[in-house]
Amino acid sequence: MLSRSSEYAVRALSFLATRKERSWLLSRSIAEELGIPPPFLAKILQTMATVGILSSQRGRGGGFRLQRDAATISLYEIVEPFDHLGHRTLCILGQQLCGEEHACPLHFAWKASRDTFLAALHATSLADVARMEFTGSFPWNLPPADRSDAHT
Amino acid sequence: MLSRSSEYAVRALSFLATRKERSWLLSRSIAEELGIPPPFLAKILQTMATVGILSSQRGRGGGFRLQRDAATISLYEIVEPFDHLGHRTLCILGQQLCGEEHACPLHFAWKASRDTFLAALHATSLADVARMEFTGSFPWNLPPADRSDAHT
DNA sequence: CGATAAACAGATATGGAACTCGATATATAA
DNA sequence: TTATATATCGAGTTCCATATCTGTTTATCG
Repeated sequence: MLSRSSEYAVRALSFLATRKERSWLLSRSIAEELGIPPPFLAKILQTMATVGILSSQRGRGGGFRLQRDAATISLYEIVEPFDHLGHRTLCILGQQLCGEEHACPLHFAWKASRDTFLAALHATSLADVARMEFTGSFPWNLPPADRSDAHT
Repeated sequence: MLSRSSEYAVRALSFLATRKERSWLLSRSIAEELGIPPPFLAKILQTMATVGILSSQRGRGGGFRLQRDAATISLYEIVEPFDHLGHRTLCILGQQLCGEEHACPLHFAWKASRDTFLAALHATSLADVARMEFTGSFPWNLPPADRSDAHT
């Protein structure tokens, strides 16, 4: 559902968000800290910079830092440049004529599934992810408790 | 979410289900009818045969046909040999310690999304998909009507 | 000014899924 | 029994996301 790039982006930005100081962090050091291939992360952070989520500073003493407060950055915003979840409306069965009118048997279930996930991406901020490292659970995110056995 | 193989499998089996007669259908003719790469579909049908969904017959006049009634075959059963949706419980953010105890911020939303989709795969039979080609919508599958604007 | 440290940019390799090909086995038909 | 039509099997090829490499710019420091 999410590409490797998105996964790395969320983890790296989360790491940046835990560093309260407004200092520049090196791409390489973040990569080594989190076990992400350094050159690959460099590209990802670059993308985040062009999109306006990160600021970057070249030269000695430079690096990356968040451009805005972590609470104002949604996961959807981070993920969108890599996977384009918002624009994909293709039928999961590959049917040509699949839409609200002529729907395939999985259309609405698939749409509901996607919407659930996309809504969560919108509702979750980078600050939420960063906070996770300390608490581990969230009031708005407790298990529904009746879905656990839906398909096992 | 679903691999190309699964998509082709569902379409091909659906096609087989619409042919009421218990005659053998050629892999190649199905592929050409549905616009699927013929050798690739051959492999897929083969897998469906070893799993017990299709019967196969070699030699002149041979081909493939459904081994059971289409109403008794769930989409989950078709898809499982290709993508192994039932066994994947990995964290979508790649966190090591992500489970019911120490959950990442997306854990339960992701689980709910997956469960919605998996439940639909279980609940939908091949006969439902085949019937789609004529009707186009299903009573149990109507749009929730309030989810449509969840994230747009 | 030169040396160094960093982001930046583009080309190149890798791995796995998607797809193809050629040879073989097995059935029917004449 | 021979020819032909079909599934079956294993190896090869292509393609794309992932990952790496090489060099270029831009800033700071001595």
